[in-house]
Amino acid sequence: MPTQTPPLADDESNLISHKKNSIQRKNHQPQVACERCGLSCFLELFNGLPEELTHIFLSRQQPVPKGKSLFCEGQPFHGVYAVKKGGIKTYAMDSKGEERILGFYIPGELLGLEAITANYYLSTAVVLEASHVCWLPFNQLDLLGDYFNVFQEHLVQILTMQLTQQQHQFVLSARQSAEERLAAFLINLSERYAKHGLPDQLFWLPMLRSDIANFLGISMETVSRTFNRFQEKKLLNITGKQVQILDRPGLIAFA
Amino acid sequence: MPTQTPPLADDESNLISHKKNSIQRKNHQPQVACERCGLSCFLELFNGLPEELTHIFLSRQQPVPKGKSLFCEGQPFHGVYAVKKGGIKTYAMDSKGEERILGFYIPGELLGLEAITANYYLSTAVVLEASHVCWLPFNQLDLLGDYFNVFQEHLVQILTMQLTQQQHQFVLSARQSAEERLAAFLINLSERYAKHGLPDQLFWLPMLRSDIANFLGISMETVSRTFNRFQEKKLLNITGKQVQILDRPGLIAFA
DNA sequence: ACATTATTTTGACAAATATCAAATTTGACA
DNA sequence: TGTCAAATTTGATATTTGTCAAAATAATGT
Repeated sequence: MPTQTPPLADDESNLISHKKNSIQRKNHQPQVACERCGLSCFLELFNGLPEELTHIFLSRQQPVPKGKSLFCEGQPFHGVYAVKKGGIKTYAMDSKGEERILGFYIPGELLGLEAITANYYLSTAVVLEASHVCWLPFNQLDLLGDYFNVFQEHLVQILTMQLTQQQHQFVLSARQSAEERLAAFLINLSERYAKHGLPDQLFWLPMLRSDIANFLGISMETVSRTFNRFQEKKLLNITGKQVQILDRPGLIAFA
Repeated sequence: MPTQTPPLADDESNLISHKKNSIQRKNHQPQVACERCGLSCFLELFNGLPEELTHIFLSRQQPVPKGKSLFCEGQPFHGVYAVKKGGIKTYAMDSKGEERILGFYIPGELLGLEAITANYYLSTAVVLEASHVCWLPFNQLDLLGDYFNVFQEHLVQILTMQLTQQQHQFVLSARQSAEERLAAFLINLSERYAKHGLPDQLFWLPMLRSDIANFLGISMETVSRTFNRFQEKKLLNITGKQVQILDRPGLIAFA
């Protein structure tokens, strides 16, 4: 039976620090964890599968402190994660040994799927702020039995959707000007919040300015200045990590 | 039984111009089309499947003239393509109605996979120079019968690999300087040629300078100037679309 | 082979952005 | 709460890159 607590890779060393499997709670709440928190996440993967199977795989959400890594580049694949609360970034090392941010994951999103075939992780996932995640062990999928094929079909769906989203993402960030990139970045984030039923006009940036800069390929200072310019133009309000979009169409026009 | 000739979407209108199914050749050559041309392409998808099934799906490669589109954004999904010879670009329209290049496909590569779930194409695929392609009809996959699951498993593999490659791509092209982007672009192309057993030190750029510029988010003039600078530094030779990499480590150091 | 067109290169200049340094704000922790 | 470190903003300047225009080259069709 799969562990109910997600394994975490320490950001310091490369050790896998399995938390001890605390309590085997037999008294499940009537809802699966995913319904409980109101975010779909893994639900699409288990759609149409009997509930007892779902229960085996869906771990209750686990708190993860800021700075922890869920997995590290090169580490053997141990499963896929869903973000319930907070934010995660993934990065890989470039040829110069510099951290290169690949993506940000907000509540409702899945990460680690690329590792399914390679069987090891191709990026490192770091928790940006105190977060909650769910973990789906992929080494026990044989427990699904005849339902494996249904599961696989869902998997294909999710993978193609991610492919599409990444392409979209790519269009957004290979643009010329810093203004365009940042506007596109914010609109993209906002739409992703909306997708999971979270507020999309007033939301939170879980990452640092330098993370945004790294991700978009511009300097941190330009991020700061451009945010300011957007504020002066009454397109949005930014106080720290809190973003409020005031003129969505105006912002989209920039992107 | 699936058509053996790939459908082409005209770049002018949005009509699907099905070429008439020429001759039903019963006398198959002993090899499947894919083995014949020496490029894996679809083979991985049909690995482990009985050969007669493979034959139903694998069309002989078809010549496609420059400028033709294989599919258009929004058009219903009719299958996946493999490039045998030449080059393809895919693009989508951005919010300003401008063409935004999403990717280039060289011999041995598959395109159109993102459309599987959406059931319509999310980009337009245009042939950059006289090319040969194979077409895999996806609407007849029920002919696979019990083998469908094996097929699906391969599909998951290919999708995760593409996800990974795209992420990699992303790291390469969201970089700051034009030099870095172009060096990374060339190294990436070179590696992809190598992957399919094609020469990787002396290769061909099937796309225009303006396509490269669009893709990388820099200006055409900068592409030209940067290529020149690379030549002056003896990193490579470029004459027209012919690229010869002279100092691979040096180029990688830039990327 | 020629004329015509499309593509690429080159040059000059303006605009955008990176870089460096310092000041300010925010966040974390005792 | 106060203190320290981290993160962000701001300013000044140098560099890079985009833009426009023109020249050179390559490609295309007759």
